[in-house]
Amino acid sequence: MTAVPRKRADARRNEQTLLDAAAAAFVTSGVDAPVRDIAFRAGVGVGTIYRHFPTRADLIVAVYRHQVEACAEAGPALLTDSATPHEALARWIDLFVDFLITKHGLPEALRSGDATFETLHAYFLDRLVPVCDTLLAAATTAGQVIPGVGAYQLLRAVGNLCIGAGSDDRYDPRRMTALLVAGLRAQ
Amino acid sequence: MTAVPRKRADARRNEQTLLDAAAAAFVTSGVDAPVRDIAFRAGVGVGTIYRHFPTRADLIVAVYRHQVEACAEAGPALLTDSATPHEALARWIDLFVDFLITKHGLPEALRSGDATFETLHAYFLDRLVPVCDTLLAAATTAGQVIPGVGAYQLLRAVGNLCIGAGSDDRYDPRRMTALLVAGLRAQ
DNA sequence: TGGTAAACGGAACATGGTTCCGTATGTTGG
DNA sequence: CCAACATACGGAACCATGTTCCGTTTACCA
Repeated sequence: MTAVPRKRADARRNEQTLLDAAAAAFVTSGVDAPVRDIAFRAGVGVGTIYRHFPTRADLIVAVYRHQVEACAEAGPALLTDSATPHEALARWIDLFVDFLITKHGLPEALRSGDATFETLHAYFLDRLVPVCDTLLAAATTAGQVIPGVGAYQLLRAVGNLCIGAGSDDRYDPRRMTALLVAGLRAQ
Repeated sequence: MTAVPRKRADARRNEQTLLDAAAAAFVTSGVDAPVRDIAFRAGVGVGTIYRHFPTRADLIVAVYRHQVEACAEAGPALLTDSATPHEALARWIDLFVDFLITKHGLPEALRSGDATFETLHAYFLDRLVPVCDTLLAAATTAGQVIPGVGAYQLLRAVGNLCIGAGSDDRYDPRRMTALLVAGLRAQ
């Protein structure tokens, strides 16, 4: 038995305060919000942030974990609820897009080669690639989607298409991802 | 007649040296290469860079101007050389993608909301949107492409799909843009 | 209640963009 | 050829941000 020493009360309190502060900062300044801003909002020193969340990726993952889980869990449900596997795929991707475009700077962070965001990248992949793969495989088996496009590549393309969403009303990421999914269709 | 005072010889020389140094730095470190690196390569002080190219965008535009012009001029030629307008569009977009994926960080810069890159963004749009629009219009008129997708939006989507190219061999921007263009096709 | 380890705060450091001004140099009229 | 002037140069200094480190504070437990 490894005795699990419970964290101190102030530490637990600060962790929650930081999550709230970060979530608020992310909304107004995007996921690149300056560390000092987040610390100030939470009323703590910057050292406290780094103690709880060693990298920015850890903080981002913690803030959005619930929403990513929800998106992942929606996959199988859509597969049974939709008329066709291709429709299920399209609807699931819409869900993913809706999540991404409301998080300023998140798609950029997911794509940046920056080692800081490695954890973030890995978490999204671990959680979403298998789901996407299931949907994609179902659609391919049903002969509705051309073979040879992996779940990873598709997700990455969708993520890319969501970059800069909201900063320009002439660009509609939903429309463009829909076009991409249409291109997947076996004619 | 506004007398045009010719620039000093050293200034002209430095401008060319800087262009060469920047081009080299962009190849190895991407278009975000530190200003000090570029200055060092060129053997000048950082002040000299800012005097010749007030923003990074000016430098990037100057370095890639020829290639962008070439891409723009290829549009009309492709339209007459190709079997169908849709094929011309597809080939032109391939050309654009080939240009982008060899310029590390350029697609990212084009999309960043950063005001520093405003000039860059504007230059690409000025030069390429009209060309793309011509191709798109021809394909639409021929009934080969669904209406309602503007040249700006298409170019932006293609640019986005090229972000991070080369950093990950599981992701193929050419393939993804081809899928997007396939999705444009009127069935 | 006192001792200890956990946690905290924020100063200090590293990096990279940007500005500014004293100095050096090309250019031109005499 | 020279002097005087405007142009251009160099790089120190400044600012913004991420990151580290350590002296101080505080929660917990005996």
